[in-house]
Amino acid sequence: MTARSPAPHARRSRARRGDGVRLRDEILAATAQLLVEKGDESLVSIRAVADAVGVTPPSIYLHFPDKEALIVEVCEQRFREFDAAQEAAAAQHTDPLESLKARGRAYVRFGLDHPEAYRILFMTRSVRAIELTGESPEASDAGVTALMHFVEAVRRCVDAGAFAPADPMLIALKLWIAVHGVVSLLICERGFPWPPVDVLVESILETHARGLAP
Amino acid sequence: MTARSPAPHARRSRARRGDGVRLRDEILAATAQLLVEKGDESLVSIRAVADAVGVTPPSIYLHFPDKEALIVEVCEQRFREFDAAQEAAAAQHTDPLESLKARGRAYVRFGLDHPEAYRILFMTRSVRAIELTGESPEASDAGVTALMHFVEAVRRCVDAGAFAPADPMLIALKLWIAVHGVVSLLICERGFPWPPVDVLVESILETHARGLAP
DNA sequence: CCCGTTGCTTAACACCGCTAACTTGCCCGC
DNA sequence: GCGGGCAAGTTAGCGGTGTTAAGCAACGGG
Repeated sequence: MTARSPAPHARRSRARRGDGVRLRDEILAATAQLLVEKGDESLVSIRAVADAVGVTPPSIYLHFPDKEALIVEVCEQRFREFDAAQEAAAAQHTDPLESLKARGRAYVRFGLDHPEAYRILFMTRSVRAIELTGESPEASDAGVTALMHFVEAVRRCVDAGAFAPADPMLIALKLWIAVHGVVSLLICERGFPWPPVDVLVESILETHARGLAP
Repeated sequence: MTARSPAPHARRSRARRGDGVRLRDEILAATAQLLVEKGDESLVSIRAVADAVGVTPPSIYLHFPDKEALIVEVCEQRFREFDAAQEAAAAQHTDPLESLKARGRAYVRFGLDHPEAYRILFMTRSVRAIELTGESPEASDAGVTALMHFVEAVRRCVDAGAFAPADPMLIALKLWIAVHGVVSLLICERGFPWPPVDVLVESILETHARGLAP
């Protein structure tokens, strides 16, 4: 059971005149699936994606400039869901502090549910970003949006008196760092004897709530 | 101008009978240098290391089972310095809380000074560790030692009354998560308009000190 | 002086991302 | 109905990677 193309996966029929774009979506879908199967970007090869779609490797490059662009686009899809999940969780509470906590819980839950996407977006300095030294095209739109939502949620806590007066951005960054720390470490140090995630997260949220209170 | 071995870097003279191990050290040194030069594990190839040492690629495998083992060993060297740096910083204060804060500052400083090593040890789920599913040979000795020192430092704070009574391990994990969050995000999101590191770190330490106080 | 062990090298495999150049088959205009 | 243009792929291949099998050469004890 090699899973490596004894049968090249039923070669796909050629697209109609208009919709060469159809292949693009199929590539994205196949990549997304392979990514969660293999669990790591480096284990998902262009050749494997092409084979899964039923097409030859160079066809990928008709729709994506390189491998990284393909991977990033897959992850950014999940990423829009990321912001949406946080917004939904936050909307279930009227109290600003409870709403913010819910947002934090949603962040951690989503990160742990989509570790590959999370790692690629938040735990790798993309090679492309390195080469474009100086300016930073990173900070995906969805990511910036999510952060801004976070900052606004913090501002509401400050305004409501749940937090001592301070720069909402700085507070938001501290909270971001906290939830990212949880996700990041739990993803990487899987062998470590962590306490239950809920216990850890609630404890962290509590400490921050106390530390930031007036 | 390929920069690729116009002169193969002066072929190394063969080692005497006893010290084939000499090559091993030279490999480690060359790898360490290449790692900080290139800034990423994936940009350091076995061939490049071999060339830098003045030897052919297969010679590497006489001393290391595979590339990952080589990289990890390099990083674990830095890692022992990591614990040492924290211990040294902590020893400069008698007050338990100040000592713990110094430890946290040292953690962040070291991580930002050695981002390649930090990323490999704390921000990648090693492929090897994935394959050995279940048990976890990860958690390098130096890492465990450093964490234990951290826990003890926390316990001293609890005993001294600087922190409310609670499980020192849980508190230590929260602090670890916080400092790791800083290092991890700063390394990866280099393009983000972060506030000065000192400001960020001091703010985080202050929030935790308040949040954990009795 | 010889010969086994040590310390490497040469050659090659299988895979990777990616590109240039070619072919195939749909669809529009006549 | 039927050319021809062009979209939508393909075949072939380059230079790179980690890794392995097999061979060779020098050192040092007998």
